[in-house]
Amino acid sequence: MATTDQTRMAVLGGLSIAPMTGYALREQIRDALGHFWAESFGQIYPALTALERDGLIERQAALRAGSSTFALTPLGTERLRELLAEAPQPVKPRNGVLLRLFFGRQLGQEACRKLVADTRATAEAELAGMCRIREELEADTGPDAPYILLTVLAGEHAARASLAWADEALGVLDGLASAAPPAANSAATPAREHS
Amino acid sequence: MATTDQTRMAVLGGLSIAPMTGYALREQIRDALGHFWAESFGQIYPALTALERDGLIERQAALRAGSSTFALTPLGTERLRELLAEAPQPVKPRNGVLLRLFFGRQLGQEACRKLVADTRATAEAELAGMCRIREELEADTGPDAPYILLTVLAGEHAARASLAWADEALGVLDGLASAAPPAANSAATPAREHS
DNA sequence: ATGGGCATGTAAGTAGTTACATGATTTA
DNA sequence: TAAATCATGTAACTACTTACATGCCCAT
Repeated sequence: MATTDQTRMAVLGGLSIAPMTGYALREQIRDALGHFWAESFGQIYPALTALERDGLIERQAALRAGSSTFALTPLGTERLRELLAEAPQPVKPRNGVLLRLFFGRQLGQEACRKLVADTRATAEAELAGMCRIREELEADTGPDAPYILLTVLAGEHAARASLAWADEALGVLDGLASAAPPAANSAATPAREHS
Repeated sequence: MATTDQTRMAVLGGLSIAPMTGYALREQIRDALGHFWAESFGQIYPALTALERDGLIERQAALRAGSSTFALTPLGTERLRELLAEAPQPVKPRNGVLLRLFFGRQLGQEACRKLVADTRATAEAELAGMCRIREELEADTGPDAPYILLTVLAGEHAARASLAWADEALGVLDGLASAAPPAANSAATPAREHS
């Protein structure tokens, strides 16, 4: 199997909003799902090929030579609902900022402050983006709009949490006696556990 | 290169807290970094082998036959600091719950409620866990404790945001006229954009 | 003496990214 | 007519997971 069920779900789902080309689908996934989902370019086309082969999607009239618009077949809609009903697979988290802060003693206080400040700035931009999308969405009376709203609200809450955390974290860092990182040979001295 | 810089950073970092065996390292990564970082079993041992070969870590006295405790060398501490100072690589998000809610019209209102309720329950457990770890950490006067606290605070803020979002989301779902998911052949009818 | 937890490793397979290659259509 | 954008696809590579294989040591 060249593509995974997860990718197929995203592709079928995208086409359930509206029929479109692979190129447009990629943009929709980037723009509309981008804050909680990613599909790389090299996965979308193989997925389309496989889904068409299985009769879950079909090509509609070509808008121009060499391109085609894909739409769900009834079988594809059925399969999408099956996939959506499956339990979400837990994702492996990999937060590079928190990893660096965890070992912040080695990184040094100032670099930690910078990491937190950068995270705060990113969250501020993210929050602004979410609020803008939400306004657009509130004018949208389509059947998908309330569900899409749920994902935007999640983005807003996450961004606000990130801001609040960053402010608290900067406070903690301010409270530390400013000390240089330990000398290399003292790195492993205090053999302590933190359960 | 069998292992990545990210894995090496986590392994070197773990050994900067205290020297330990590969097995213990794996448990530390799961228990202490688990809420924001994951390393699979099959990556830790190859990483240890490579790091030892490069002189960044060394085996200390064996606690028992067939096992050995690894500790950072000065070179390893230096390398860890270099790695920590590199910019965190942005991670590709894959939130299966939000993906399903985005296509919630196909999934159906009730199944969406259940997804949100499950997320809420998970967040509640997560929050309780973070608070417990924080209490332990507040009794810890070691040099790593304040930095570790930052990551725990992040977990707390994220969990609280998840709770607040879930409550708001349940309210939105309650506000929807209860309707069955659309028939399969109407799936693509309203060709609407929501950019 | 045996079952469970500690400990180390490998091999096969899956998943995902990146870079490349190609060409059509539109706009300036 | 050149540049930008739309559009489709593949091949090579990197990263990661899972399952398996092995054996030590301690408690019952």
